[in-house]
Amino acid sequence: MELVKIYECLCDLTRLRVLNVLAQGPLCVCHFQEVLREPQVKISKHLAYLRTRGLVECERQGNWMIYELPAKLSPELKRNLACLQDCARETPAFQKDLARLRKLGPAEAVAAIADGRGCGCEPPAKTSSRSTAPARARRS
Amino acid sequence: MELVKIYECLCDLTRLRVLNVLAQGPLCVCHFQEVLREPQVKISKHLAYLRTRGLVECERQGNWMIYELPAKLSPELKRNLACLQDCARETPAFQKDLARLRKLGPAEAVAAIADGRGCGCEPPAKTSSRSTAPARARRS
DNA sequence: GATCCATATTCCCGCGAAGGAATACGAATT
DNA sequence: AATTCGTATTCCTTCGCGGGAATATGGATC
Repeated sequence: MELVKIYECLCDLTRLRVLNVLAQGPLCVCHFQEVLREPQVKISKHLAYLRTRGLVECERQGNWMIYELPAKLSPELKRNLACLQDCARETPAFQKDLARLRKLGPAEAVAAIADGRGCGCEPPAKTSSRSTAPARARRS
Repeated sequence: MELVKIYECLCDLTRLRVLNVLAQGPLCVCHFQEVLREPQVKISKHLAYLRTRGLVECERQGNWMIYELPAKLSPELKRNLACLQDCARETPAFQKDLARLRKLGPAEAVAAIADGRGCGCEPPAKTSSRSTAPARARRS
């Protein structure tokens, strides 16, 4: 039963937060860590959970893994994700995540994924000399 | 987190079917058994699960327990139940339940809960001499 | 008060999921 | 080749859930 699988994916807070954030556009794991303020293992495992069930897709970008919602969603899934966002709009916790997401960089600086630009992933003070990096993406 | 609790309630097929059926109106356990074709323990336990989480309410009616959706639903819950029904409308399994529900008695014969009338709960051939009985109710 | 019925609860089992620590992996840099 | 960095996976433990069998409960009937 397709529907139950969807709800199984939705019945964990971390995954709800992940999906809520992802609805704004693709994101890499390190950004998830910053936005959700959760340890890497946790994020990574929940993303894997969602991936194996087809709720998210990912693409490698050098060292970074960029996660995003699938381009094509089943009607049920689309409906439920919309419903989730409706609810999240009125829930402070989810809004805080979105606020932190926005702080990662102004919407304009939100670079494309395909072409690597500044990421902001690296810890506070550290002159990173690396060239390629992931980024937040434009709204889907 | 309110939302997660809701999804936890929705991530089991039996409970989804229960809620889908309940959206049509109050129902007693024995009718659930007929409609869902599931054993009594299963039905009863899932109803208890939903009850402790506030997704359903129940009221005793002689020997029968009448379950129904709460009159007042939180916005999140209302939205999600609506979403569930949208999805269920396109899912054969759920429609079959509704078909069996309708077969329990024509919509007109669907008696009020408060005043006991014919139930149809009792097994095939058995002249029940009991007077009070539960019934399906009008749409909420 | 004994019995019958509809329903609830208890006891059992097996399973899968969540979380964390440690470790593995793959790409890029040096 | 070795290191670094971002991320994934493994191993472990704990916990709650789903299912079924058996039993309990509570109201109604006799």
